[in-house]
Amino acid sequence: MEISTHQSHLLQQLNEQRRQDVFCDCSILVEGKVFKAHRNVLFASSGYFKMLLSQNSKETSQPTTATFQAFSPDTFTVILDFVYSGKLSLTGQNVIEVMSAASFLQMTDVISVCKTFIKSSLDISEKEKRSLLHSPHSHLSPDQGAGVVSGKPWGKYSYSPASQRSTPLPVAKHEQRKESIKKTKNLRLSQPSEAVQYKSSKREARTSDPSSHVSQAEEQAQIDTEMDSASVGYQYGQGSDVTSRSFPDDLPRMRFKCPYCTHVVKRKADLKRHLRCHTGERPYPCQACGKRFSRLDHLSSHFRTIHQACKLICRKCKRHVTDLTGQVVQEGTRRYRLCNECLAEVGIDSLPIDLEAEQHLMSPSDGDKHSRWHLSEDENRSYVEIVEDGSADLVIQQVDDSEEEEEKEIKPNIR
DNA sequence: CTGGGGAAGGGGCCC
DNA sequence: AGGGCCCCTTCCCCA
Repeated sequence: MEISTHQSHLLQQLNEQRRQDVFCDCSILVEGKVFKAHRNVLFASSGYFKMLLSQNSKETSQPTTATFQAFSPDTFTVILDFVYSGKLSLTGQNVIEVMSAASFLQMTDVISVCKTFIKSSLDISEKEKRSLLHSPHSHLSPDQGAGVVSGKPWGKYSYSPASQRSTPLPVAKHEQRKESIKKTKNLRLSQPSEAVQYKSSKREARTSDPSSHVSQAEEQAQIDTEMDSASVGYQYGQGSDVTSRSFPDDLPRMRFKCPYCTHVVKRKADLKRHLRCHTGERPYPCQACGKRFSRLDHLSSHFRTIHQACKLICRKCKRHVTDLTGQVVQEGTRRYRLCNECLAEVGIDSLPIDLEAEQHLMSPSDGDKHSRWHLSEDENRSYVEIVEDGSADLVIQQVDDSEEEEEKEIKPNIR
């Protein structure tokens, strides 16, 4: 005969004991805040504690002290409350850090819950985004849409799961590069990185990119695999501080561990930025060519290089050019400089582009709020529609016409 | 096949 | 926290 309430009752009792500091034989110090707990409970809940306490099991007569600097007291409160209640208090604000801490502590069930939380948040974000974008009155740029999806802490987090992919989604780096450069190459969707072993974090990031064409199940398996390996990678200080009744506190001063790979960063903002390489989120579209970037500075760099012809180098002969010795040539959305000699060679009459006059129109630093590209209102709208409906085709076509026609004939833009 | 160059992208870190 | 810069690596194309 089994009494179903026994387990929950037992847990409640243990939680009460913890709150009243009864039989607590373990102190966990997190950034100066002391948490009392029971070794047995910690041992049963966390792979990390299991490992440490098993090494420390001979010294049961004395209380154990653990020191952590890898997460905040608030985060550990959430973790510990879960351990003693089975309830995980997740919010959009704390989920990253809780997941990071859970990964550190090797609590796979917590990690799973966090992942589900994140995914569902992203699903909601994406649905809201799509509904906004497909609104007949919506002329928002894709990113304006994403920005509006909020009210939720994850509103900005606009990763689109593969199953919902109809908007232009980030393709894996390999694919993106290939496709964006040459449209003539057939659009094979196989993933070059599929066969790649996880040699580096960068490669891991790429292979675990949800935007790849790996099925979701495979993707999940991949993530789980990485998660496991990440846990293994975090067995800090085995056998040293442990034997002196303290958990290792010789961790690097880094505080945020990526739940998807072994990468650890010092700042939450850096982790947020890093996570985009896993989620495939690319919130910064180039207004000129539609290519999307995960970071504003990358967009800025791209824009300066590709669309503003900032480099004072002749693209043909590689010589240094100035406004006097060369001119800017526009080819599709791409701009570059040619020296006067090369211009004459390719048979282009002098058709300079007044870059300075256009600078104010195209400053990438304005983000998505303003159209930086010199499109008329109608052109702008059609651009947005194309981007929303779909797909990387736009990127391919636009970038392509510059690359492909380059060999044939350079057509300067008349402005 | 190989090396050079362009472009993209990731991390660290300063402001 | 976000923006931006610098540095580095990786990938791809091309000569």
